[in-house]
Amino acid sequence: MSADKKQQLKAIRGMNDILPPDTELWQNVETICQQVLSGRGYQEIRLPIVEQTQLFLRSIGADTDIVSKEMYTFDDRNGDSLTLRPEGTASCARAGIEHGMFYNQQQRLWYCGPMFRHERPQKGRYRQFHQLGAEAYGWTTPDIEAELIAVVHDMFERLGLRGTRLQINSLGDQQTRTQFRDALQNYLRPRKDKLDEDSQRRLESNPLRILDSKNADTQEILNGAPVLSDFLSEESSQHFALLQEFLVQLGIEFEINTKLVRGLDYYNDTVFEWINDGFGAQSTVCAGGRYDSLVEQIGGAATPGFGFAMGLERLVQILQEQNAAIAERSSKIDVYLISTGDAARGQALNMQSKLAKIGLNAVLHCGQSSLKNQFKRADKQGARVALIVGEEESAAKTVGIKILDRSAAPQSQQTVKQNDVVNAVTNCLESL
RNA sequence: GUGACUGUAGCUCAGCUGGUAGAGCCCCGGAUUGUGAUUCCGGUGGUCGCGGGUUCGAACCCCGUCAGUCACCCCA
Repeated sequence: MSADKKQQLKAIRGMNDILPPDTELWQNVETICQQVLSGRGYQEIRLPIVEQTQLFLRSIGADTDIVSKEMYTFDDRNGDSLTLRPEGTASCARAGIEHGMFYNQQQRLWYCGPMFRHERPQKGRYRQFHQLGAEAYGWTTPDIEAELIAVVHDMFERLGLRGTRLQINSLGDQQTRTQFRDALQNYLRPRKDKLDEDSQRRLESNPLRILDSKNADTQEILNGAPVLSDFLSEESSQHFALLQEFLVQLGIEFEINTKLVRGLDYYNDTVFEWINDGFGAQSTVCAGGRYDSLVEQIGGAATPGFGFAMGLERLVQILQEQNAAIAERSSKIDVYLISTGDAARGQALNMQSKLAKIGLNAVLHCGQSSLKNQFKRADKQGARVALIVGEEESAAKTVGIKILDRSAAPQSQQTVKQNDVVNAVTNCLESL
């Protein structure tokens, strides 16, 4: 024993364990989302968590905060610069290029998994967090955009999520953004000293992001600023109008937020965001948009793309706060097996196998415990039926079946042969 | 990266102006020598986040550090 106290090993800051019973909710959420996606022809793609740093530098944009100060970047043993992925779209596009998936083809893909960003943790924002995203490659038309927005809409509906608003905007094409950027800078430069500190800094580096500043004074100044929609080309305007028409036909409500921009450089034309008010500062649950230049930017043939990413921690937390039906514990133990002595325990193990095989949730009491204690555990865990193999039953190859439901009659224990346990238990559960 | 608040048993928390720790829940045992809710009795469990300092004496005061929460920033 060393005199030094052993330091307690703890999880890395901002990287959380997800424990039962929460894992059950996570599974339910993921299952529902995946069903919605495959119902519309989207296929899963599984991507590595580590990529060459270069991929993110070229895709997300070197000037963005994500790249400049939030990435987990390190050299591996070969001296290559690697990065824990901060988002999924770049990897997805990379994989598509690498495997020729965009060559004369269109793709509907989805992915799900952990992402990493070195930010200060707070509600709805962690250093390891999970995103479920979908990407559609090879379509330039707004029909695919409406389809993907409908996918998210369906997910929220089936999850029982309440209070989400959809905001949409069009950033226009590259030329539009350049023109608008100039106009915005020309408007803001004379008013620079009235802007908040962060916005002053971004005036030259990333002026579009000033638009969604939370500073009240800055927003005041922006009221008189040029509006992006006035700069849209005829083509972009028509594209955006058609998307709106589709959404109306789908019965999906939306608001146009002309100040909605994205933090990643690769977006153009349509962008959208689902917001859940009342969840605090990190209210965006899902966001996405069109990125027609990304694939080319990272070395593929020009391929249009449209996609979204959903923050699962945020989604799960909101569902819990809203007491959504899906957040209620649903897993229920059907049978709890109680036994005394090794011979009886062996027989109980056998019966457990049989019951599990037909799809029942059968839990075996392991370890030395009094019968009383075993019953207590059965009750505490909400088991519907207890199976009892004591010494008498063990010798006679029988088993006691007792309904634990409190509304059941007190004298509800019966004894059957162990060989008939499956039928007896099935009948018993059906009668409840 | 910045700020505010917080950090006592597995969980939720109490602990008066400094006098070396307490409740409820949980868990275990008993009242009921083969039977679960309830009730009653008993028990396990903490170097008070960590490290320094002040003091005869620190959970309490001071400094540092780490972590959590929320907000800014950023973003899903």
